Amino acid sequence: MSSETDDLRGGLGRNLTYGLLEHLGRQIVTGAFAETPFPTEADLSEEHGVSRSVTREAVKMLTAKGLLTARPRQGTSVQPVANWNLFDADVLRWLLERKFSPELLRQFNELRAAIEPAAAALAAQTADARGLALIEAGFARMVAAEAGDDDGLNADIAFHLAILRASGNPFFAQFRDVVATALRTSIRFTNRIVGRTADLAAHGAVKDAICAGDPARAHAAMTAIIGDVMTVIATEQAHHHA
Amino acid sequence: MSSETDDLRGGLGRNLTYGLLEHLGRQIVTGAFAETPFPTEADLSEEHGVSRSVTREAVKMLTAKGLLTARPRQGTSVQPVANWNLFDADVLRWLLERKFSPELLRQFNELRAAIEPAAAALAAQTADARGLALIEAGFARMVAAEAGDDDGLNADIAFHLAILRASGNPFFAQFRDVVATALRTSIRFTNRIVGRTADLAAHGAVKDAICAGDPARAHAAMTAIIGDVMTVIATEQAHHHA
DNA sequence: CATGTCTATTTATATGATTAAAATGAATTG
DNA sequence: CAATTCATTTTAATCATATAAATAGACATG
Repeated sequence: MSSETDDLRGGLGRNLTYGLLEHLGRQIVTGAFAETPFPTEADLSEEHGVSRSVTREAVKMLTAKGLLTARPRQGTSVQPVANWNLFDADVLRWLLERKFSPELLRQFNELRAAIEPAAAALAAQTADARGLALIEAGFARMVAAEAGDDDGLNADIAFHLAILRASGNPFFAQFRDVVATALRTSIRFTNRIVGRTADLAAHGAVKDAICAGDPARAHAAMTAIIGDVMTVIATEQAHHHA
Repeated sequence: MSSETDDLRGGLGRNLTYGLLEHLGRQIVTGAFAETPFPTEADLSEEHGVSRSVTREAVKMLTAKGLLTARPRQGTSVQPVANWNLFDADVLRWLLERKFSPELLRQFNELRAAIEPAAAALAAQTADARGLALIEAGFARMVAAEAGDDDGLNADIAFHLAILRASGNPFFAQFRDVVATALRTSIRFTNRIVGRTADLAAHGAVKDAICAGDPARAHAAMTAIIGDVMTVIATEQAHHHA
């Protein structure tokens, strides 16, 4: 086993294929092949010290995620960014790890501003007992976190994901990765949990509106939360520029 | 070349791997493996008359799309629906081809109701000359379609996609597949272009608001369009039940 | 000038062998 | 009896090599 393959095993991948997937995925989103053409599968295999099977299977996965395309004789090449599946958890993670970007964080939250209030309104209309229970459990964790008995970030994430799920719409539920990522990144950027006690009250308002079956109030309350986040991001970004 | 492989070539796939991808993708979303376990790669290869390479690469692509997971000794198995990447164009298409579902159409449009007004508002704030030109071109096509000089469905799709792109947010732009699919499906369901002349006026209102740089009006106008679609779907669905 | 043919390159496919991971259940041990 | 260890066995993971298919580009041909 060569040292190159050890690198691949060391990555997030449980095995060589997933290791190579991670490595290539990161390289692609960092623009490593913007100028130079993407290597042939023979070159890739040799460079990373793995068999052609491993290379081909990693390339196929990247193709499935929209990052690559392969044709005989023409070779393999990177697809335009518009074709990348940004809602794929791996792609999202690679984009984020590549470099920290306030721009990307803003775009995340523009999406949240569109999705989460709508999800909250739907939840208020249609959530079942189990859905409501999860929302309340998430909020309870946030209260506990305030007292230092739980991790604030993960409590916050659990709360928002519970609402997405309670919307009863699988398309909304898909945004869990984006939302979780956005929240984690917000923390890294602002280096603190946005808002704190004011934030806790705002979350409580969302919870109450959903439990009361009031879609309009749930929508408004969630809009307020994300509006606060946007404000913090904007001011923080201004500080950076100053 | 056996007859099984001919089937795979005949599908949407340009080659055996993509043919098998299509075949398995459709089988999975139709619940063909809900009771019976997913076959081992040896069985799959034999059953479809292809080599293990082809099988493994197709399985890897399905894994990348969230439909499958594979582990030694345990075998390959179908993932819970919550893990499927619904925003993948292939997965979306398979879900739709499986059987027509008014329920899915409604969920599509709930998502549209959250996304598109927000995208229109962003476009009104930030669209550049090229973005505006594409929106106007899309609207011009709809006008031409009214006179019978263009295809109404594709003109409608072009208009909505232009707005998503003009939002300047790559996450919003990702929804082109969902929106295009929702529009195509709406047509198939209602068997006509929703609204016609009234619809054309509504689209014109969105275009004007964006060109005027008025986010609130753009948001409201787009909300109205999708509200109309939802109404048509609901009444049509009621007819079916009657 | 257009059109067909040949050639080289690259992915696509096939096959067989070996290795590694993980669950099962038997054997062992306290 | 309960827990733990360990060999067995099943399956995917990996490697290596050979052949097929596709196509861009050069070249020839009418």
